[in-house]
Amino acid sequence: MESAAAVPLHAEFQHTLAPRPRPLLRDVSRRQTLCSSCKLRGLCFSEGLDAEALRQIDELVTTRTWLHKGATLFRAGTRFNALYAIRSGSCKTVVLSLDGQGQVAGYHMAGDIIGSDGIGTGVHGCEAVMLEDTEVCALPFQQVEDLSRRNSHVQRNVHRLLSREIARERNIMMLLGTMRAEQRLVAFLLDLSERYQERGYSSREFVLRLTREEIGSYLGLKLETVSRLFSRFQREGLIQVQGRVVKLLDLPTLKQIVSGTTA
Amino acid sequence: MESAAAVPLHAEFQHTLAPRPRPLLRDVSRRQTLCSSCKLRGLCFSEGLDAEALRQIDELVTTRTWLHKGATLFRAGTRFNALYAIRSGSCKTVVLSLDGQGQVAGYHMAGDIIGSDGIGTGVHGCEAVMLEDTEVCALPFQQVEDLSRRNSHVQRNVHRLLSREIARERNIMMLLGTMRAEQRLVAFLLDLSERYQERGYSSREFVLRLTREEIGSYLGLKLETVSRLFSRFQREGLIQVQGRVVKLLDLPTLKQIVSGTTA
DNA sequence: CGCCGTCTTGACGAATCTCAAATAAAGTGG
DNA sequence: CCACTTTATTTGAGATTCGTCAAGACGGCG
Repeated sequence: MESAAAVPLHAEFQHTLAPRPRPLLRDVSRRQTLCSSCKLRGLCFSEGLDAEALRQIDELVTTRTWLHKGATLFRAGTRFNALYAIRSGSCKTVVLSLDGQGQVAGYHMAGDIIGSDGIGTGVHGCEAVMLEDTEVCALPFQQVEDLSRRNSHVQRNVHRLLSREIARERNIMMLLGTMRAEQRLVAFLLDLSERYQERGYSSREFVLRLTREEIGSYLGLKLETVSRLFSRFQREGLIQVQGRVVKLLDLPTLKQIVSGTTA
Repeated sequence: MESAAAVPLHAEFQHTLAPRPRPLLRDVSRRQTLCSSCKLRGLCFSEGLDAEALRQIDELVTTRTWLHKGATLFRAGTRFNALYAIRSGSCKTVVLSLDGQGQVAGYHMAGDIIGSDGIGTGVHGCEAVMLEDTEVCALPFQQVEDLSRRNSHVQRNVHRLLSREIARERNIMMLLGTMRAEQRLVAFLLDLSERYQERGYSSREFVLRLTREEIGSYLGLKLETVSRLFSRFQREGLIQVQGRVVKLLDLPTLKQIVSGTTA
């Protein structure tokens, strides 16, 4: 249902990303988009790097692109060339199961780096679909590897990046393996809350960029179950939902629900 | 229930691993246990390395230890110092949820490398418990990082290692998020089958090292469900189970079940 | 304004969990 | 090696959660 719209946009992106000189655009646009001056520095790849390393990263990130809502940044099965840092906007990653079904494997927002699952095999294991108009920075992985051999701080960051992804997925495993629907949805909301807070947004009120179906897919639930839970939480005064706008009203109780203390 | 027995054994291991000179033991024991001559080379960390890199890896792996069944190699929350390669035997990794419950996060056998989830934070995110008497090689991570800066093949292997872990967990996410009990258990059996085959063992018949409860925990099911499914598969002639000895009788049908083709 | 994708809600059914009891297997101490 | 204890496994019956099917409401967009 969504891939139909995604195809032309993907083609458009291929064009934008094509390795051509980009004679003028580059220097003009870069002044304000250097990693070293990026507001997301603390979250993103350049976390904790010294000035020299930052300069080298600036050097490395030569491709930045806007993608429209619904566009596909990379597809499962295509060659892995680069990691991508989300500069603004958000996307989902989707893994395709054997029978063609897709499961939402991740929700990513500004400051996140995606594509790391392709490193091992050289082939992307999932596809990344934009949930709104989104700006991404490409980090050509060959160059990341080179730089990381020369600079141990960069190396450390590469390792952190990968390890963090392992930890993230492990948390989802826990969620899917041990929690009930109720707990899963609350855990999801609290995760979002925390991540918005890290980025300087409200941790109490935010807009869901995923449909009920996508949230369900991510949490291993059906969309009806997600919808029912939202309604119930609202009835119980724990949250307030208006379409995709969510307001967390009773954080203590929500946290109790996740921890399973609420019999 | 299992941690009670594990404590003393863990203490024993701490002792064995303690950074002391090991005056005699070392050279005597190493001749036959060099990575460069290890039969697991193709699977383990030294996969695809040239002679020089292999020598350097040999240099790096100075600690090998036997752990008894039930012993804990590392605990969640303790400092991360090294990756561990399983030389023989097997273990499970267990993540502890907020409410103290543990979920089995992985089953690891000879040739696997565990502990990579500690890299990012410097702290182990799970605990590793031996399922039988097991020999492990310690790869001090600081040295792995140093070596990987000097040798791009080693670097590539570190990345592969981490990325493979991401892919592994992603598969489990898919399993937990989209499959029914029946499919999960078959997927688990086929995964084991494949891995035993890679290691030169029978892919048709093997011994489960996990209890029904542990299998259930790993698959997000209750032990009764696992047991019932085993019984049912046996009735249907798909497998033969005798306690922990499993024989796969009808691979084609089993594969169909996982792929969901079996309505 | 009307279409279409999204969301909500209800009724029902199936998959899985819970509780319980019996059996089998593994470990322990003599 | 046996008797005994503990732990693991099987199996049943009933409860619960969540999924399925279906209908209608809402909301954005051409």
